[in-house]
Amino acid sequence: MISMKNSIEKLRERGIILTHQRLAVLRFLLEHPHSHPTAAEIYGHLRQKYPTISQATVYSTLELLRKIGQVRELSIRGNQSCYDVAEEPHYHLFCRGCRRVLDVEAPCPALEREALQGHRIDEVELYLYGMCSDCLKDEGHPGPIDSGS
Amino acid sequence: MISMKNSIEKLRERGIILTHQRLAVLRFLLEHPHSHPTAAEIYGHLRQKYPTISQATVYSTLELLRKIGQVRELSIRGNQSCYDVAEEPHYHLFCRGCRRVLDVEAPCPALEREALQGHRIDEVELYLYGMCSDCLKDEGHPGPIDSGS
DNA sequence: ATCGCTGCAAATCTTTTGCAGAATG
DNA sequence: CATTCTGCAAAAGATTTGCAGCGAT
Repeated sequence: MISMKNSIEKLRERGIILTHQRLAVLRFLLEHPHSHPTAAEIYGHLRQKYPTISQATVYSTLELLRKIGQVRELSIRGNQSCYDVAEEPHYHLFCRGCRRVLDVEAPCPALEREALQGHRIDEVELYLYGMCSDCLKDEGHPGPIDSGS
Repeated sequence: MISMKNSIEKLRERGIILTHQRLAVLRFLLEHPHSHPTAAEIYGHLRQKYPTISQATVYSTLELLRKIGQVRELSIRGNQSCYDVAEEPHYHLFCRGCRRVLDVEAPCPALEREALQGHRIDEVELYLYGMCSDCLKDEGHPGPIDSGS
């Protein structure tokens, strides 16, 4: 379990200056561990408390946190990245009904291997697409959204 | 193994008009099965034979082929989609050395499950990041490119 | 006080859109 | 011949950049 304290520690170790903006982004992600916000959503929320923060700062902070491994960037939505604090390994499901990104538990320990067919594997991203249990209950009803394929 | 004939058949079944442009995109993907080209690369190549083709047409054709399951869209490069004919299931490795996308064999049959923790799984995308066997040989040499994380 | 960070707005890059004309079945 | 598709250019949307001023250590 990653805490604010832990994260700050890690930033310090790397000699990264602790600014209000960086701490705010980090705190937001830690306080909303399952929301998988996009950069725009993070910016939108933080702007309420920090009216002068810019989206460029949000983007660069997310990139910084990603580089030091505190944050994971998910391309599961295709056109827009969303973010996750990098807790224990877990994978993600994009529900085509409610368009949320949900956490699911690692279904395949074999993915933890470090080599595969002579290649070195540093990182694994697994994206699942389907319908979450909540939306399955409502199937046939008003309107799960079409999403191609 | 998908052939041009097969693919054309599938387009016909769906009542899709066979245009030169669509056939050209399809043929290009079938003739370069491991190149994982981006839309821009496909456009660039096709423009040589079909100087009037537009990128909008390439994009819409790829989207069309994706919808009917003839083509797979990969978000493994993050900022740019690349494409693959949808042969038997296999997964992809992005090599941070040579920046190519390579095919790897499915490392985990468990991913083929259709349900997981109450959610319905329709599609699985697995992206691996690391260093391909070719680049591993050259490690320590001139310059594998940094790519964060 | 120094050096790196932030904010702003504009740039960039990929992908999408609207519409007139062309090609398909 | 009716529809659907294509090409063009411009729009849209996400992310990045350049630079002047601010702020952390």
